[in-house]
This record gives sequence, C-alpha cells and structure tokens, in this order.
Amino acid sequence: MADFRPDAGADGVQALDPEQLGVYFALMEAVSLLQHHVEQQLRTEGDLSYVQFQLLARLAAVHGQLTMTQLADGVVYSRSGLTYQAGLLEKAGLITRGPSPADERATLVTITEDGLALVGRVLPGHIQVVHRLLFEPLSDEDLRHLGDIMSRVRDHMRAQPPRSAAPRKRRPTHVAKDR
Amino acid sequence: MADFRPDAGADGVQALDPEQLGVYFALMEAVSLLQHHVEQQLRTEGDLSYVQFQLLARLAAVHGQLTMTQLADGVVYSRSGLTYQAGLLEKAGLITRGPSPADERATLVTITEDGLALVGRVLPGHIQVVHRLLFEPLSDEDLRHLGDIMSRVRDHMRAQPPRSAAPRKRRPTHVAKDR
DNA sequence: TATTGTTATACTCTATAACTATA
DNA sequence: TATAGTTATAGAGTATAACAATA
Repeated sequence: MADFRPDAGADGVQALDPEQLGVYFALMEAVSLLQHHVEQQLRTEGDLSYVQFQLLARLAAVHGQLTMTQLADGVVYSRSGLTYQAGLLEKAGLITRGPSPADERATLVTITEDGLALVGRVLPGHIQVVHRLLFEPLSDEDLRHLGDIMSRVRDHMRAQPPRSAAPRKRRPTHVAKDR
Repeated sequence: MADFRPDAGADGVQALDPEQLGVYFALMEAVSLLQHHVEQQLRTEGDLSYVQFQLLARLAAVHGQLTMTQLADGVVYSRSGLTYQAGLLEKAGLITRGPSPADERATLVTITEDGLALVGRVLPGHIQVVHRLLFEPLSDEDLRHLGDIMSRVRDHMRAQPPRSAAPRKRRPTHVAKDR
C-alpha cells in the first residue's frame, strides 16, 4: 500500500510524520462536515450557497460598498466566478452594481435593504449550527488556542502566494490519463 | 447593517460572541485556502480532484477493499455522487468494482496497482504543500492542541446526525426567491 | 420492507480565453 | 501595457428521483 512514512522516497523533501497527517485529516474532515451542515442551513433558510452568504456577509460587515475585486478576495478564485455570483445576487435583488466615481474601470457593489434583511434573517440559524457543531465540545481555552492557531495559519497563507490571480498551472486535464 | 451581536433578536437561542465568530471565520478561510492549494497540487501532479484523492487514500490505507457505502462515508454525501466518482476512477484504471460474496447487494471496490502507484506518486507533493502552508507557522505545542481540538470536534460531529443519508430538507430551490 | 447500488436528469458552479474599456 | 470587469463556453461535480436486485 501507499507509504505514509516521512521521506518515503524523495530528495530531502520536508515530510509529515504520522501525527501531522492525522491532524491534517481531522482538520479537513471536521471542516468538511461543518461546511456541509452550514450549507444546508443556508440553503434551507435563505436559499443561499456558502459563497453567496460570504459575499453578502462581507458587504454587510463593511456596511455597504465594495469593488468587485475587493469583494472577490479570499472568497472566489476567478473573476468570472464572481461575476456569475454577483449576477445571481443582483437578479435576486440582494445587491446592486454601479460605476465607481474614483476608478471608471471598477464596479461598485452595494448591498440592498433586502440583502441586509436576508443576512439578518439567516444569521441566527447559521450561528446556531456553528455553535452546536463546532463550539459545543470546546472549552474557553480550546477556543483561544484555535483562534490563535487558525488566524496565524490564515495570515501565513495569505502572505504566501499572489492570490486572486491564477498562479502557475501545467496540465488542467481530467482523471489520470497517464495512469 | 447586519447585527452580529449575540442573541440579536431571537428566542433565547445559543449565540456566538464576536470572538467565536472570528475564530469560525479564520478556520473556514484558512481551510478554504489550504484546500485550494492542495487541489491544485493534486490536479497538477496526479489529475485528481480532492474527493478522488480521498477515496484512493482510504482504499490505500485499508490496504484494498471497501464497500461502496463504507467508501462513501464521510467523503461524499449522496450515493449517486460516489457512483459517479467510482466510474471515473474505474475508467482510469485506478480501482476495480466487483460483487461481494458476503452480501450480494454490495459492490466491493478494490484499488489497483496503478491506483496505489498514483497515490504514492502524488503523496509527497501533497504532504509538502500541507507542511508549507499549514504546519510551517505552528509550534509542536500548536500541533498538539490543533490535533486534540479538531479530532474532538470531528468526533462530536460524527456522532450528531445519521450521516451518509440525507437528513431533512425543505426548499431546495435557488437564490432567494422570497427576497 | 429496508438496504445497496446504478441510471437518468437537471442544475449549480467554476475556470479559461477572448474581449471591452479605462488607468 | 496593465488592470477591472464581462461574456461565451465548456466541463466537473452534485443531488433527486426512479429503478433493479438482494436481505
């Protein structure tokens, strides 16, 4: 079977010991489960996807206006993806798009009253799910640790690549054609 | 704007304080970034999606055979979704499907030599990405804390709902038609 | 009757490339 | 030339419902 041991082959590459691998898998599975539940709640109570909720929540948090590029950052990884989502949200009357006076290339996105109302309507249930699934089994100390760790990791990742623009890529094909 | 304060409205519902909300967002964004990078690596080096990698890794870890239902658990949330992925993996020669002697309703999934080889080929780069993005900014103590916390959370979530079967649902429509 | 798995179908979402317009 | 955004298009992925077969 596959060799999960550190440095199982290669050229001095930094490897993970079994403990690290376990931590990584636990993190990914837990977040996957959390996200799945959260998406169900958002869909059921607000007919929103998680991405759409994030976009609205960002706009609500800054109290209104953001540029498409600012809005995209950290949520969506392609321009066209954001245009698509913004189109849906605009059609649903939750946001508005208009020209920017400062930079005429830019589009200013504004959240509507309906958009704000929807966020307000969906948020309590959202928070409830997160509380029940994520925070219930955690102590206050766990919470502090988790917050400290994850914000450090997030900042580390934000710093690393250019982001919001496609890095490098080589063969964007399908399932292992080379086997 | 939207009210993010605890108990902003409702009927005694358990709410999140701002610290908890921050921890939640940091967690989700960090994992989202990590997953995005990891998916690029898997696609580039092995033409695999993350789901496909998970399925192969599970099969590799148990050294071979699993039932479709066992394989789905925790990775995919619908039967047909797994059938689709298994079809791709089988077409690519990475797995094999056959009848189960024990239960003739079941399908036994077996990883092939090519499948094992691919996991082995992709894993070092995968591990490298995880190390660089997730573990680099963490101390040994952070690692212990994170592992402890996330495995507790994961187990808590696993216990909660029935899983692997669709829970309840109400209105699986599109973007907020009610506004 | 309940469970395992597949199929058909419809739809959401994402990404690439080409394009327009402004800085 | 570089940046902001849109459009067209193609493809991956997911979920629901209906179905067949076995327990």
